[in-house]
Amino acid sequence: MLGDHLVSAQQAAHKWLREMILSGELPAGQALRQEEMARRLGISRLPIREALNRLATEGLVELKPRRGFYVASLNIDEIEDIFEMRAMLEARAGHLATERMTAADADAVDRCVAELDAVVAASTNFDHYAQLNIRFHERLFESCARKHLRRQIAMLRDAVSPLIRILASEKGELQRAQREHRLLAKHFREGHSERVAELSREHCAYTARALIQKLRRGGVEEKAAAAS
Amino acid sequence: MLGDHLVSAQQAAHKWLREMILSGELPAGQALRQEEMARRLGISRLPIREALNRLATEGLVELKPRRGFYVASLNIDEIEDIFEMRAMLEARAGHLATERMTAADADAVDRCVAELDAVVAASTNFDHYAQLNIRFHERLFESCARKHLRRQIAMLRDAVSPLIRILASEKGELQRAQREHRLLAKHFREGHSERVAELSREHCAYTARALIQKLRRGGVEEKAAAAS
DNA sequence: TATCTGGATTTTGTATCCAATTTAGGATAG
DNA sequence: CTATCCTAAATTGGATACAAAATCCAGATA
Repeated sequence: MLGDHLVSAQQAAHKWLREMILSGELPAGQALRQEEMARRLGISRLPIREALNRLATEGLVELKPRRGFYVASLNIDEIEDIFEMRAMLEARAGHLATERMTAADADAVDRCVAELDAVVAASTNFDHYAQLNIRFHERLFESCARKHLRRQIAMLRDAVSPLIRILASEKGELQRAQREHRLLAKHFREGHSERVAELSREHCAYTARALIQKLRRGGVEEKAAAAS
Repeated sequence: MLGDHLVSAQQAAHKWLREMILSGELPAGQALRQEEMARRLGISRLPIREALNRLATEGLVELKPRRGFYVASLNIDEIEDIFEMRAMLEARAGHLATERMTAADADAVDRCVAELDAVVAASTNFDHYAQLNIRFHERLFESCARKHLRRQIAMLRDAVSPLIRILASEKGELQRAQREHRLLAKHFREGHSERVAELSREHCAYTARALIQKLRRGGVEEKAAAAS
């Protein structure tokens, strides 16, 4: 039915839908017809519904009672709202992670930066960059040892994830981000927790500013390809 | 079947389970049997399952695959984790709310404080106090006009809500909290946004400290009454 | 021609039923 | 008497079936 060997249908549905939304393949506002998705995944509507319910509390889709589920769409105020939370939480996670990090953690973070360097230089597809970018930040925060803090950060990141793609065309943005990643890794290794916190905060703030600027300029042009 | 006139069975199940967990009637670690809950609410297992899935992403229950759902339990590190996030987010919400508040908002907040005063003085049941306490904070943050920030705060509050009951017996804690509420309302009215932010942060921090202290002292004695 | 209305169709929400997996208890052997 | 294995009950996960609500479209009417 899907690559769901041994995992539950609900997990498969959740993963599939989440990726379709995060990648922007399902555009904001898109209606999510249960029957159609069930057919496409070769499962019944039930696991689809359960996955949709989970995605609704995660903020990726919205439920209009008796109307169905729709891909969540954010206005500019909501984007600022979410990025500001990310800035606060990631600053704290960066601070704690730096205080508690070991040499192995610093090595792992450096490896992530190196991988990102390669991708940015090669200028391959954005999906790969986005994936490594997430891995870098998750690895950076891993040593903070705060399960719930990391979970909240991940949820907030997911909520704005489809939008990040808008910055993909801006070559300068990627290079700016990469400079900040290198700086973060450096101060992380050296244990400058305050500096890592501040850089994490600024990293979010810059991204938010660039994103909102581009959105205001270009209006609503993020019409990605429809479901299929 | 329940007081679910006109609302969906799933919503009713979610509300019922949520309240059972938040009030501590269902103790941490309690297994949640779908069949039994369905019988008790007079509905089928399906809306129960969907409600449980939502509660799982909200962090109130945990899902062990093929084993069922269990009321989430938090260790002391996780409690600190969550209260620290609350402190950050509520400080920010308090700051923004104070900047944007109107006279009507200040009046509403004052009314909440008055209601709380009455309950603390009368020393009626804790449930009523807890309910008004939540209303006070939600009203205080309402004018911040940040949908997602308020939603995150609410989710984090819910996650630690069953524990707050532990402090109910401490008469001093309630009075201390009430002093802070009055101070918050005063500075809110006067537009001292920095002071409101700081007080919100401290309000969380004090509560967390008192809670953890009591937990460390008393060990694990929060065995509330079982399901029924 | 535009608008309102009424039924047909689609889609959601729920109930019942079935399969697969886990857990518990008992019987048997060491 | 204890440990292990096997069977049976309980419980979850999923599929199909059905009812209620919402949408859509055609036709009638002003």
